[in-house]
Amino acid sequence: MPKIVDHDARRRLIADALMRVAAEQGLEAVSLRHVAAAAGVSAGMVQHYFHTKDEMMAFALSAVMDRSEARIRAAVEALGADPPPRLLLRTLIAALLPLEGTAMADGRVALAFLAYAAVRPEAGQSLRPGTSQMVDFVAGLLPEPHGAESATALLALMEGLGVYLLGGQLTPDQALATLDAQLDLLFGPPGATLTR
Amino acid sequence: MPKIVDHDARRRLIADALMRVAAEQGLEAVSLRHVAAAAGVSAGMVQHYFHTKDEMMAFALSAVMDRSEARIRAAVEALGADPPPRLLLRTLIAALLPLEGTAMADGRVALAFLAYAAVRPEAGQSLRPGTSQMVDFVAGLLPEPHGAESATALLALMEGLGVYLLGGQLTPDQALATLDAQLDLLFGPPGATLTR
DNA sequence: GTCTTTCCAATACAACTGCAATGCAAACGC
DNA sequence: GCGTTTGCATTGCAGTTGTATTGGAAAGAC
Repeated sequence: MPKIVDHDARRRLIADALMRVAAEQGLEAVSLRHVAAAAGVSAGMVQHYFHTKDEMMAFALSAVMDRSEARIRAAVEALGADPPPRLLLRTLIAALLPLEGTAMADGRVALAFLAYAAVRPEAGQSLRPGTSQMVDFVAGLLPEPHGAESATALLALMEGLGVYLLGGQLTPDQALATLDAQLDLLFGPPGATLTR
Repeated sequence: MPKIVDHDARRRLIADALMRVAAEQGLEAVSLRHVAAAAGVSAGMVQHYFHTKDEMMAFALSAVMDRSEARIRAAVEALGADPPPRLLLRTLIAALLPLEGTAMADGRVALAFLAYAAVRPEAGQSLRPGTSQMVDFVAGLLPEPHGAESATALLALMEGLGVYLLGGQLTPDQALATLDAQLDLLFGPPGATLTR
């Protein structure tokens, strides 16, 4: 067994390049050679690590999900232990919104994959467990009278804000104001609690 | 001036075919020849009516917007004059959600174009006025205490529900329940008014 | 040393892409 | 009639696509 290389590191390197290409020019521009060029490697090497393009796409999709999971974890951990629910929710959602540079790039890639998965059911299947898990988590943070529908609504709101941010229909400020308004709706009027 | 044909009808015919291809296989599968085949015409004819692919895409994008506008109009007109605001909002949003067959197909196309426009600013520009106009309209329908943020939130919620519906994360029933929960939040608890 | 397995670069190939060019038929103005 | 303009089908072309194949260099196993 010669020439040991970190197999998974190579694949992540390639997936990163793919995401860069997709963020800048869309998934349609993702080809073996483009990705290879963006990664600074030969096309043959890409082929060595991904026997087929579908395989590469599937790996990149899972890499996208890993990234957003990491984004969540980082935001939550920065809050310390036992943060107030409303602040936790706001931080968590804000961390997932495409508000600035790198978050926007990730958001563009995620949006591209959403459209990609919408016409490829087998690819979309891997996305489902993540959101249902999120719904449960969010539902646990909402104050009493609210059920699972409010949690779903909050996440759908997040998704929609993301779309509008990427489309340029909303500025980051507007998106955050909208998010805060929704949180007001869920947690009660602004001055009514100390969680603001 | 010989052989008069309805120029615009041809272009709509082609755009319809494009949307069918995009709904089934995504925008990446949209090529001159595929679209021509789906429309049952020759590739040369497509070229005759659209000098370039970008031109064809731009026309199809505007056709998508026309469709959703027509969808809104049909839903609103079916309600008759002076419907209660809450019912009007619910009807309007439900009409735009990809809940069943043809609405889902249109939704997939719309999602594809959203991702398309996210990496092509000049294409996305045409989408902006529509939503800002919608925000104003929705804001006018909401009861007193609510401002533009709530209108934006409602539309973002709609967008997010659409994404989740297309991704299979939500069933139509769940999406509608979520929408109703949000309307409860905005219009007051279920039994408090007669608008339910 | 040699062997053998892994890594990767290069090339080849058929299929497809958008687009330009060509040619012809239909139909209206005259 | 005739000419001219429009509608469209066909073909050609250069470039790109995904994938298969080939070949060789590097490095552990022996």
